[in-house]
Amino acid sequence: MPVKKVIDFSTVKVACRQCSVQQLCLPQGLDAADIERLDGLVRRPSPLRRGEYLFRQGDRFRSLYAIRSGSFKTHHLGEDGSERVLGFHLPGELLGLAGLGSGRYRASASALDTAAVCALPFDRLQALAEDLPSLNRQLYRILSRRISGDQEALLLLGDKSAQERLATFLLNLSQRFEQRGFSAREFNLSMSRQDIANYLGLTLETVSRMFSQFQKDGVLDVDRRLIRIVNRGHLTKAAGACLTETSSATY
Amino acid sequence: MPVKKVIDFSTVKVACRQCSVQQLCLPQGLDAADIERLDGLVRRPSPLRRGEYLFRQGDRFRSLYAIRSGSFKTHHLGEDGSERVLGFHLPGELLGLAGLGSGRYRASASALDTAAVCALPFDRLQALAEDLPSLNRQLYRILSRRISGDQEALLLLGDKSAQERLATFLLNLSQRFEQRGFSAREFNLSMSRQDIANYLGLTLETVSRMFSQFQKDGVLDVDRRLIRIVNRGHLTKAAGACLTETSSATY
DNA sequence: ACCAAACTTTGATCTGGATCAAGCTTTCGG
DNA sequence: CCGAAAGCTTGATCCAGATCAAAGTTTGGT
Repeated sequence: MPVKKVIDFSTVKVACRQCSVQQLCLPQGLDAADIERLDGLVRRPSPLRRGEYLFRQGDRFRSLYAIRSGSFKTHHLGEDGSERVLGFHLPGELLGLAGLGSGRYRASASALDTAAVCALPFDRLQALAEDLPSLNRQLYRILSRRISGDQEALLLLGDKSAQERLATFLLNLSQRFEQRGFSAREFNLSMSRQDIANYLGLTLETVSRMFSQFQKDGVLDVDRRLIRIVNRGHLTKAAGACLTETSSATY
Repeated sequence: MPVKKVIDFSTVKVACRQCSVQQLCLPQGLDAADIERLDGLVRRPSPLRRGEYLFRQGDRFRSLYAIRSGSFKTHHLGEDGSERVLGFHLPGELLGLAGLGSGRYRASASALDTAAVCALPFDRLQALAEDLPSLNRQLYRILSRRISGDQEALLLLGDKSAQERLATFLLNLSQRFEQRGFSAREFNLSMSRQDIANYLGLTLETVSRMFSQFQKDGVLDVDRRLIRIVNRGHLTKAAGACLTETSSATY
């Protein structure tokens, strides 16, 4: 009798049907047979290290990328050299959606930590979607949800205070971590203060001060990039219409 | 011999194949036969007057709406009663895209002047798209372009000055008017100063001051809501990295 | 034509967050 | 294990745009 075959994790783990973020990703709502077909067009490039680019603004659009593990930021480079962070992206999310309409990626995507993705060549994905209504519908949903998400970001930048912005940002992250099976209460930020500030339309000094403030008020426990939400109620209140919350009641 | 039949404009004028914004709208890229099929599912409600709602935030999502004439704003109502304008929409644009992913409209859409739309019941549109790859691809493009558009709005709100925001806004409008066959140089704003301010994340006083400033500097000719771009070069410069443009050179 | 309501402009003052500045702490290459 | 660079915190000052205030102007209803 031959020895048991050793499981090749590098193959097994990556199949869509065994992927931990399947329920948040493209296969959501697809039946097993459809998932197999989707799996057939997925390329799985080697993982990226922190700071490496998945694609750059202006590159020819060829693929959508599904995040398998790790996290990314997307950022836009102005012609004057200024850089703006447009979003942070966690496993299960699709990158490159804005490129589809114009044929070129509209922003750059770079890894915030070691990260693995699935590449979905768009011409093949589109062809498959034309054959699989459920996949097609899922793509519509994903595109539409990204519009909603970006519009929420618009609300954030429109008229909220620095404190409201940071609180809203942290609650949003917390919720997304929870959806992915991590703690909603304690998590590690993969992005720098500078990145957060840039995303929120603030300076890094202001973000740093708001973290200190939340720490002092017993709302957060902040240790470097490790965040623990101590008082979620208060954080939620700080995210809403901040009614002149002087915040430090007792000395 | 019978008298010539009177042309019924209320029927003829609305067909997609004769619509003036066909090239900017859903039928773009479709052949004549496909356009006829699309036409078959379009409903054409009676025109809306200024201030009337096309749909309201929270309403059940059923249709996308293509703007035939007139203009709209989309706006989000916060639970605290605050209102934020998310965008302004011109003929040929599709409204309701963000509702598709969640089953409910995420914002309200109200007419800024007398406006006519085509209603596209989404279940029927989706079914047709599954049969017409070119329509399906056009829908992807439209969704993706909206993502790009919203991300540009994010850049605007992120770190630009009041002057840069207004200049960028006016140039964007100018370009969109031109695409629709109107003058890029002179146009009527259908929205109030308050709406513009809200959209740009400013106060109406600041917007009013910026208009006065541009007028004084000979960049714009502003008469109430009628805007004439006198010096497009200067306006473009004001929209970019505003290098401490003191703007009033001569007294 | 008239009045009220809605919208816009302009001025004076105030303030939240930017900017400038200086140290501190962690990380990492050699 | 050391030194330099990157990242973070905290303090002091400044300023663009918010807020408060007061007219002026247009629009729409009766």
